[in-house]
Amino acid sequence: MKLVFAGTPEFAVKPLRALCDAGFEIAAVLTQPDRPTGRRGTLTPSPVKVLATELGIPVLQPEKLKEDFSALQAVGADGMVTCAYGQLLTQEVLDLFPLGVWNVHASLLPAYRGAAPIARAIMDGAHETGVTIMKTDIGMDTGDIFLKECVAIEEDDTCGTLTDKLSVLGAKLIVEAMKRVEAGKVEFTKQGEGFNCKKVARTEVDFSKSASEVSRLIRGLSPAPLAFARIGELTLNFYQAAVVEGTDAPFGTVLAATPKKGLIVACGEGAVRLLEVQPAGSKKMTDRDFVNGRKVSEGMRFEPVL
RNA sequence: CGCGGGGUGGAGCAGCCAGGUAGCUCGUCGGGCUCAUAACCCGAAGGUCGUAGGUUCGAAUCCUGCCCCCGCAA
Repeated sequence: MKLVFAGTPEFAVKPLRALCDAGFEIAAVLTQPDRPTGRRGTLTPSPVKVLATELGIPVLQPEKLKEDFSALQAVGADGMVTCAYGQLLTQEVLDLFPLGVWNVHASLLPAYRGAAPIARAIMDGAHETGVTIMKTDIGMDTGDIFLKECVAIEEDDTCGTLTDKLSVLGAKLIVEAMKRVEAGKVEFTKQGEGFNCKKVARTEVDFSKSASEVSRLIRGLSPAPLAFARIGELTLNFYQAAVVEGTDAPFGTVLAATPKKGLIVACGEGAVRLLEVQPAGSKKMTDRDFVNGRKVSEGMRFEPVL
């Protein structure tokens, strides 16, 4: 069975590697074009392209697949696996593969269809999420479900850590799925009513919300695009936070800022300890280290921009 | 030429503007106190101040070049 793998971000790397390790023939990899990134705008290949190159697999990077799929067609593959590729497929493209197109999605479909399922699940306070393997159709993650498995969301999970876990699970499931496809043993379940989730963006923390919401926002947006807040002249990005016991101090107030206790801030309900922060211009550091530099002290307040 | 911050013992910072013995907090190690401790007290180790030049009697500090790290924006 000759396959094409379509994927772009880090999440798709392990599934691609797993398929190769399992002995599937990956005839080509389809991924988004290199994008300018960083301060110098250097053209950077996607994580999937990096791995494909390392494995010596030919890479296709059409700007618009629906207008430019001749190269994909020329590969003459039997099936395709998609995993956070980043472009919607048209019926013409789906029809290129006699054994179908299979998608690895990082949620328990039909929940969290679309752009940022992992971040959204954390931000919503879900207790579990998972990976679904489905037959790709024209809609946005609406195809028939083939395999599905859960993963618990822990109190200290960030989008980064959870992506790692789901990526491992996705790798396992897609290998199992493709083996069954090869053997012709496939059974589907129709998706029920579901919902889409939107892309996430860099967001300023609103400390008037509950500590739980603040913590979830921070963890859901970490390690990118990050939640941030301002105190005095400083802008801080947050990478990790935990709910701790609060006081009746107004939200945004720094309740503690010592190397022993860390950086604790009052929320509308409860308080959060901001475990990992990054002041603008500096590297990421623990709250203990940050607080040790004495740029914030107890009683100061995080103020929203007016 | 997109805007901006920064490189000082292992870590986070101060010192620089107004050159003159390298400072603070944390950590580490040793000792003390304590039933005990991540608490407290005492002490110690640890730094060619990113790098190459220049100015000077003297440079972390002033001038110039270079390297590296990072935030925003794209």
